[in-house]
Amino acid sequence: MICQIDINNGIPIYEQISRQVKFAVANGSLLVGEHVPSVREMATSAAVNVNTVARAYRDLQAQGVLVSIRGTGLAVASDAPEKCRHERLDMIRERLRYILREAKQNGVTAEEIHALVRSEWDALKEAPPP
Amino acid sequence: MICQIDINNGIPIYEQISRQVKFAVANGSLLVGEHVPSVREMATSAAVNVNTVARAYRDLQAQGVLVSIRGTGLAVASDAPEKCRHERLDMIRERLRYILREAKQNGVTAEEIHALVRSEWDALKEAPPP
DNA sequence: TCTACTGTAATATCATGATATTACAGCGAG
DNA sequence: CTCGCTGTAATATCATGATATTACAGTAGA
Repeated sequence: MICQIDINNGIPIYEQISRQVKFAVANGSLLVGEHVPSVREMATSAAVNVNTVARAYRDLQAQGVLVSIRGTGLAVASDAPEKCRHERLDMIRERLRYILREAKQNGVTAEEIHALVRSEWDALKEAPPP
Repeated sequence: MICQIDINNGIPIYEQISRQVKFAVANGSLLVGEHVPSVREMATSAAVNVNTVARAYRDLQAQGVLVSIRGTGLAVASDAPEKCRHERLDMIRERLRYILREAKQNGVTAEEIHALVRSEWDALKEAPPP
């Protein structure tokens, strides 16, 4: 479980971590009961401060994705995969909405958008199989 | 020329203003030589501070979109429409790339993305004709 | 029991974006 | 010339995100 952090995209780091943990739970990279990396380990591997990771984990606990096992760490909650799978498309949809609104308000046509999505999608490297 | 500001989307306000001015130039809402609203007028209509608008206008001058006419205001530069039209799709493309990358890295299929784009696009209210 | 790890918390510090306020020089219309 | 507008700048203040550092309670394993 390694987080890819982009410090230039305006999204708070703790939110990027939170999202990526949710995605990992959704697609099975993190299984129920499995321990998430410790705050210190995650902070080191992501080149980020411990407090920032702790903030992300605190949010994930509040949302019921992680449960605390005192003295041991944080584990994936039993109902987390369902939650995260359900939330997955919604998280993407929300981001998408902003861009599409801006585009449409400024005269971009449906054809242009679909062409744009297709070309950008195809330009992305294939996701490595789990 | 009225700017719609969203203080919750993480994008700096001065950048939102800058983008919307560029879009207005690109689609002909602002013509060459036409004066952009004064910093105070724009600040009032957008419920934003004068300095924030000034920051946006300063950036737009640096990029050659606006030219200063001392004591009168700022006007659209003669070569701005070409610049802005050329930049228009690029600005959208850049935002799009982030989302598509996140989606693809997490197992979202091309079909799901295209369906998502189509449904979200169709759900948006049609842009009013210029 | 001792050690090494866990999460958690408090503290101070910094950068950025945004705000409110004040001030000033240039220009146009009266 | 004067008044009212323009952009521009400096100042102080605030919130947020992030950092570095230190500290503490709880647990597992030797």
